[in-house]
Amino acid sequence: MPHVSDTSQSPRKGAITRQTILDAAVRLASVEGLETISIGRLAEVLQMSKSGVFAHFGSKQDLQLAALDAALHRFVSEAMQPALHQAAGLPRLWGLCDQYLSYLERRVFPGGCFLLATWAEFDGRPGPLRDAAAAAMHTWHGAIERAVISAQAVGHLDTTGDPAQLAFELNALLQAANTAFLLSNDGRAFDRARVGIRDRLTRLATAQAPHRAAASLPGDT
Amino acid sequence: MPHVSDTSQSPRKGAITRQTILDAAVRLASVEGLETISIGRLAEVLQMSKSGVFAHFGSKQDLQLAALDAALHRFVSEAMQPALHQAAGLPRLWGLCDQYLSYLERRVFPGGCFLLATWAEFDGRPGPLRDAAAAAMHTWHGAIERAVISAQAVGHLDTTGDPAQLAFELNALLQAANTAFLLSNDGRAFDRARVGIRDRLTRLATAQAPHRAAASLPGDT
DNA sequence: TATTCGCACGAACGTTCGTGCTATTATCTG
DNA sequence: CAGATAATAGCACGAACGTTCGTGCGAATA
Repeated sequence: MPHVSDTSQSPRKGAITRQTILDAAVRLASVEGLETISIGRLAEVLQMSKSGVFAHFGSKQDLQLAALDAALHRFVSEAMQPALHQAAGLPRLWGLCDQYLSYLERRVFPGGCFLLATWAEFDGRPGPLRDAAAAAMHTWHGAIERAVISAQAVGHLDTTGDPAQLAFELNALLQAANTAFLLSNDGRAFDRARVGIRDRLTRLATAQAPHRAAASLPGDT
Repeated sequence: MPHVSDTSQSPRKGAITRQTILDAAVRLASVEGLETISIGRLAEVLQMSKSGVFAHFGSKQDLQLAALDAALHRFVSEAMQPALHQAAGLPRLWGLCDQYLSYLERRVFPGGCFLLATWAEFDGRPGPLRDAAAAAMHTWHGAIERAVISAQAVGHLDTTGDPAQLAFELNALLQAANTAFLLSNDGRAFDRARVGIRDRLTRLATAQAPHRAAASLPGDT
């Protein structure tokens, strides 16, 4: 056995294969759903044997959980992380929304937002997958709400409004963009979401808020 | 064969059983999804034989389509029909939104909005089911947008706004109420949706619009 | 060089799936 | 009440499912 404590060493071949499997699983699940993917078809796509795929996970559920976790990491880095580095207040809040819409536009997952799809799939079936999907949703909702509260704290947003209400409405527009785009394949859904979000934010913006012509909020067109 | 043209005669027993099967299928599918339900488990629930259930439909897909159709009818009568009988303009538009939220609150389907769930399930899989789900979604979106346009036509709403934009935002709030309620089992999601909708409508309401204290729009609390 | 380990394979398990057939009931009609 | 027809049950099938097992092979270790 090699040294037990080499956590950051060059990964052994098995770890690479495992990641390859998870990538394919995420791609498949994004379109067909996390439950619909079967180990057999996964093996077919990967040109591997069923048992070869299976051996990397103790069960199908473990594979599903690992795939969801991989998708969540991708979601965080593609739809959240860049925005969280922005300055607290309106820039960060708008950044979060815009980054999410960009994540949809870039088709990071071919089947739309992975989190929304997975939640819709498992919301009615108690179990570890439902719990993981719910936790992921709460992570996202929490990020938006924290950004709203933070924007109030730095004086960019009127503090009389309920943060949860604004967060709810912003998230509603983002979620609707996902659905509408998948439904009609029409990019105007993103425009409508941005119009709605900008309207909500400018209406609650204070005098201390960065001017809308600045980079924090998009211009008019 | 009985008279070919007795559409409203007392239905033969088969038709009743068929409806019973569809009811159970809709109930199951609402929670677990339209694809996940199997004829075997359906037969188990109904205390029938697999073939007895199967015989009423030419294939599983036909059963799924029939179940979706049955659910759509229920959706129309529970979430649309009452509101469509209201006076054109703001009453009908608000009625549509409120009726939809009530349909969620009453848990007409135990798994939330059947249309949203089915669309999320099949949006990535081309076929008759995807088409039927998309058509149902368009029916609903069309109803909202027509109500908006009609409210503009009768002078209740400002005509400078884009009807599609308002319809998008209203639908976004409704859809978010469904997701948020399923996610946290918290009835405040409905309040937030109503607050957001009322805000949107009152902001665009003209002087000719019925007074907000009237029954057309809810009061303040 | 000998031995152990990591990794993937192929075969087979039992179960469930959807879907045909053929009987056997149940229901309606004349 | 009898005969016809509709409705359900029984049974079997091929395929796919998740899972287990024994095995081979290349690389790392001793």
